[in-house]
Amino acid sequence: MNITELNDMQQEAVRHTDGPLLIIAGAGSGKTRVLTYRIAYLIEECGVDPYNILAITFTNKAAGEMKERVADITPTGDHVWVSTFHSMCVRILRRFAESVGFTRDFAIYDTDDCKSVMKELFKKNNVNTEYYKERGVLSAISAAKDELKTPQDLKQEAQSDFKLKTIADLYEQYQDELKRNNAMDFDDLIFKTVMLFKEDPVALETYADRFRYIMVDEYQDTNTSQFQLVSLLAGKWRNLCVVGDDDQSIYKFRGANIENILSFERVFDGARVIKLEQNYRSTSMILNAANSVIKNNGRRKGKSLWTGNEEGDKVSLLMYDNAYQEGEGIASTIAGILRDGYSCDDFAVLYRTNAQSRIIEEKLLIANIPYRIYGGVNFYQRREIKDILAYLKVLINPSDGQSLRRIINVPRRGIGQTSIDRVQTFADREGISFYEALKTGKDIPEIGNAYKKTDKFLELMEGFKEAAAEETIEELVQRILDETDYINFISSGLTADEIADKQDNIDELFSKITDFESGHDVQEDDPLSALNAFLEEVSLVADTESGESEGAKVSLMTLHSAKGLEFPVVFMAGMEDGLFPSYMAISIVDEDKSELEEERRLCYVGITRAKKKLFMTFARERLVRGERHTSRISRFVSEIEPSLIERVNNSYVGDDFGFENAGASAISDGSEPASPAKEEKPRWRGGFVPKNKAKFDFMSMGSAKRTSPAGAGFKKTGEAHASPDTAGSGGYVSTSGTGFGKDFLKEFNPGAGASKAADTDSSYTKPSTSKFSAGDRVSNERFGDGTVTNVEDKGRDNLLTVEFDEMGVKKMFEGFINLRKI
DNA sequence: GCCATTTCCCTTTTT
DNA sequence: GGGAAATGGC
Repeated sequence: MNITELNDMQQEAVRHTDGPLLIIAGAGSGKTRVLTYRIAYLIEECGVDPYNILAITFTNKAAGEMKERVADITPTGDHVWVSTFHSMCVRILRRFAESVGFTRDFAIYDTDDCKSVMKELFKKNNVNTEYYKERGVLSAISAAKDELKTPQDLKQEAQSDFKLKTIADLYEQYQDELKRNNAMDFDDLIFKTVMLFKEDPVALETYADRFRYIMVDEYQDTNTSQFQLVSLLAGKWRNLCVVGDDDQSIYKFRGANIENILSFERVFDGARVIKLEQNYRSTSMILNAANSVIKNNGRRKGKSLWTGNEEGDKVSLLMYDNAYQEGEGIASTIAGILRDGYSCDDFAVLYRTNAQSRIIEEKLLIANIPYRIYGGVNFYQRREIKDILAYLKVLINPSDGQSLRRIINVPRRGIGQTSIDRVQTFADREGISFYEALKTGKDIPEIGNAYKKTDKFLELMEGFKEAAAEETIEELVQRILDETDYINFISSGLTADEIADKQDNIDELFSKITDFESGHDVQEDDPLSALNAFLEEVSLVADTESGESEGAKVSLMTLHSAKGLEFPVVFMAGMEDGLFPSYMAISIVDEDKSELEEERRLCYVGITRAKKKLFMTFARERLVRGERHTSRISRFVSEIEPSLIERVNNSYVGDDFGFENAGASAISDGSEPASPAKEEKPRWRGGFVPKNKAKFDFMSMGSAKRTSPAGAGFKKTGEAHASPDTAGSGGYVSTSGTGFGKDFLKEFNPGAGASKAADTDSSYTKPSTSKFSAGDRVSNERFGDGTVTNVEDKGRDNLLTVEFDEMGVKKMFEGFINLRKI
């Protein structure tokens, strides 16, 4: 570890080891670096035992990365406890399970499980579903738990509020039911750990004493219960370092309390505050765009991010008539840049809602551009996966009635709803679990002849239980599949494609199991505890990366999941009012702007993911829940200072697109005559086969074969000025300001010397000359070594032609490619 | 108890 | 437009 690699502020943050510390870390300011160096510094320079250090993150991904990076810079780094809030709590709760009234094998219920528990409670209580929705009640309960409110607290609060009283009532029953199932939901994990620490001094002392140095990442996303948890843990030594960025707080909807970061200094007396304001990630153009958006928010801690990086390109705005064109435009723009020597890994397409991914996906597939989707439907929530896991869960925790009921008749065993209800009634009457009730078999008075079937099921499960004690997880799952003939069951009535899909998922589960087992010391652990650990990981990991992860791929994800990541080229798709900011946020027009401000922070997060180039795309029309929707451009786009953004393409030819900065009147793009839709020439000029045919091929050939190569006929960048033809929808123009929209820019940027800015030949040029010249030997990570054969001044950037030794001749923009002289 | 058809809800974001 | 849950006929 060499601390002098850090800038002054970063060093200060690393060196300030004792006492409370708040690090306000702007986007791309090297936050993770500071955290990892700080840990290494504690170990190496201060002689702190890694065992006494705790680092808490929000996502498993972040935890994994931090673990890795700490281990990289300091040998004993892997002894540091780096964990998410939730998995840390699980670990603590397993150890002290009895203290909170559970056994150490308690299950963790995901949202689906919770929903069905609630559904049963609705039935039992004859809840009027006109006024109450399961989801609504559950989120009310979740909010209560975030604020550490018990059912009793809620009841008191309710007073004569009938609705709240009902919710409090359901909350109480819900907790009872979970306890009967020996299960906790996500919020319980935090809540019960706090309760444990408050009520069991031994438990608290165990951890408070151990963790002399505590670090919390993404502090702006903590909720009240997490804040309490951290306060309790750090109470003894008071060496608490929290890192966050109030401008990147985007999880208010799930209880994040921005007060935690805003009032840190007040709560933790004598806290030091250090701001990291130098951004190492983005061009100044991108950073300024981000700043010009976020400054519209009211309550901020206040900081001014700056960068020493190059100015870079303007933010490009691509406008389309509909979401299909948008998808095509994104695909063709990516294809075009790929031809400049980029890797698919360099791109991310970010969107507000998961539903947007489908069309983009489809278009990328047609364009033969590999992609990977993050988020969406959780792998572990797919039916076949849940079924298999439910078997495993019951083996570990027979009280888990939710899982048990899921599989008792899957595959079909002739145990229907009636029998299940009868057993349940009996179990309730006797105060025993469903599984225990099953064991009573034919002695259950109301069971009738069904006991023959349930006995058989019980026998099957007991057999699995024995196997579980000695087999690996892999063997056990295989056994379950075989003995239940599950694959056959799940396959009936499906098409070959659907069956293949299920099989793929099951294979994927097997590979996850294998991964897990090879990562664990299975010899030492007995099979049951390995299984337990596996189930735990599975319930806490939302790892939703779909498909194989091999090879370079364009990343598709929601803006939320993009937090913490960075990409050279970023697309923000669907920049429309009503979609982003979401309809929810703008329909609440009262004085409470907090929803809108959260969306704006989300926009800020999105913009600051981009290192070199940012595209924003807009579709005038899109289908929302099957309905056609016309939108105006997102207000966030209008908030970007006009000199930082340019409109690049012109597939869109409507005359009112509500772009406020430009004036909402007709805007004709100077370089492209307005072309009505009925025009013969396809408006879509990305170089693909006509889209209907492409679509047809795609549909009929399945996913294995694909249509024509991406970007065929896509002209090189920067030439748009000379031949506007090439710059139809999606045309990527790297030399910003050229080619398009002198008129547009004039209107777009009234009175700001727009015409000059729009002209390549004006004084508005790149700041310095190229650091390369013909004949230079250079090296690039992807392409290896090569020789520069030509350097062209393209206005705002230099176009390099490089002859790589192995990869052939590539043209690339200097500002884009990571090239070093050798 | 099983299966096909209809209905519903969804879409803000996730540990 | 789509996927899961509820309904109703067998």
